Amino acid sequence: MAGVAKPTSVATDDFLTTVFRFIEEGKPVIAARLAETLGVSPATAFGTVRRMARDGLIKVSRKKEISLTVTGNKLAEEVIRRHRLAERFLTDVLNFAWHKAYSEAHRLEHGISHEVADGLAALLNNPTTCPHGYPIPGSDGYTHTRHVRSHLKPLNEVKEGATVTVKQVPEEDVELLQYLEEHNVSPSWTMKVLDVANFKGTITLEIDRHQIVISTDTASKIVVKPN
Amino acid sequence: MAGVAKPTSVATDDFLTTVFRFIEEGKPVIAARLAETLGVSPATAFGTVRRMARDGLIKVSRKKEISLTVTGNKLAEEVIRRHRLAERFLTDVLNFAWHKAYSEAHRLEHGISHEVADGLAALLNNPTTCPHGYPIPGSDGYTHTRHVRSHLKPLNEVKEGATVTVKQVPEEDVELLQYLEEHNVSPSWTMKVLDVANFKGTITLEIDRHQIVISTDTASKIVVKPN
DNA sequence: TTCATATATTAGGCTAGGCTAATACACCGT
DNA sequence: ACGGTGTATTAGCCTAGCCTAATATATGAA
Repeated sequence: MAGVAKPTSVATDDFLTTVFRFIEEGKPVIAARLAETLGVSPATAFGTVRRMARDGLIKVSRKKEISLTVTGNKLAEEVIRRHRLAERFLTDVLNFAWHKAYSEAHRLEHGISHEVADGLAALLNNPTTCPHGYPIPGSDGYTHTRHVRSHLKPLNEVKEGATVTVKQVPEEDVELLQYLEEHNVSPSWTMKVLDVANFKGTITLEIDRHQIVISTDTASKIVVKPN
Repeated sequence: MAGVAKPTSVATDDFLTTVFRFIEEGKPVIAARLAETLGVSPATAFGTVRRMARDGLIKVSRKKEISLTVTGNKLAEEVIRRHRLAERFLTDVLNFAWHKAYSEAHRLEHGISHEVADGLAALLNNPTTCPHGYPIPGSDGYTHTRHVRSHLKPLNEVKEGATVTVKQVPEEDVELLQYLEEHNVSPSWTMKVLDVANFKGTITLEIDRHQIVISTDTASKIVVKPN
């Protein structure tokens, strides 16, 4: 009935995962944003979006907002799953640093079959999140609907003096990732918000007996759970 | 001087490795053969060969014989190395059967960076051959020149009654691979040539206390070392 | 309302890789 | 010398992706 799914190209995979991550973060999805994120021209993004809509992977509303179809969502979850398992493998087994794991996993994700992904998951003891704290589709407790951030909030919304546990750190920005990793701002670590200086846009944290200062903007991309 | 190497495409990688393997097996390399092996039309193979020659990866002699340039050979070895390390990983770590490992490794090989390959090699304890016995470029003892088959010979050239050790089995043919694996005809196993019936083109072997019969044609693709 | 800015869309171009169908060769054996 | 058979090569066509440069279209702010 549905016919055999045409294998997705690298470009399509990239668009699918980008849309998926935007949704995951609650960001509006429009073609211009995808173009920026993926580093292609608006015209290219437009063309790819049109093709993907034609192939039933995404839908574009009259307001030009892009969403995944059921098929597209399934495919996106597959690719994200492969990516996050690859990241875990790279960090946990091959001892890669975070910032390298991200880009290497990006290259790897297109060549990992469902079977290999299952093999990796078993090898890694069925992890439920990637090294940065994002949930792995298909793993235990993963739900089709967006991950529920109950009890979770961005670090910039935490009150001074609070102690929180890091849950998710932003991926993609290599330098930031390197910085966060070096200072142990990683999932499951606990830190205390020492000072919130909104007037100058900084937040001071204590983690692992050290103090670090980050911008509130950066803080907004770090998800934590108040203790 | 040389400029930055343009990253190779999947199609180019496939042509490079196919040429490499043909040379490895001493087979003449012409475009028609590549087209067959890669499952593309002669016209497509011609076009790709022309492009690769233009880009300095291969050379085509007046007699239309294709060879790798130094650059092409280096790239081919890189891809083959990634493929064979991936195969080892799949069989040794994820417990994949041979025949699956080959095709999965083929998908994986394009997304593995030099760094990840090094990581895999370390994880696997620097293996020198893939599961089918072929040498891994860049591993210990690997030489740029084709592997020396001193003492090695195809199974069909072995005399009746001889005892030999399996060194290499053919890749690519899924069914054959599955058969060989099931019967332990794999590198480092020892077997005895019980009967050579050239008139009907079969060879009878004893391995692991069992007898199996294969054609001399198949035997010609199995490399062994007389004990 | 009207301008400015953001987005979308069109037009026109290019390369890699695929395909089919028609030729053009070349070499082999009779 | 002649005809095959296998190869190479050309011509012509197609899609995915990518780009730049116009050109719409909104949409919010003044």
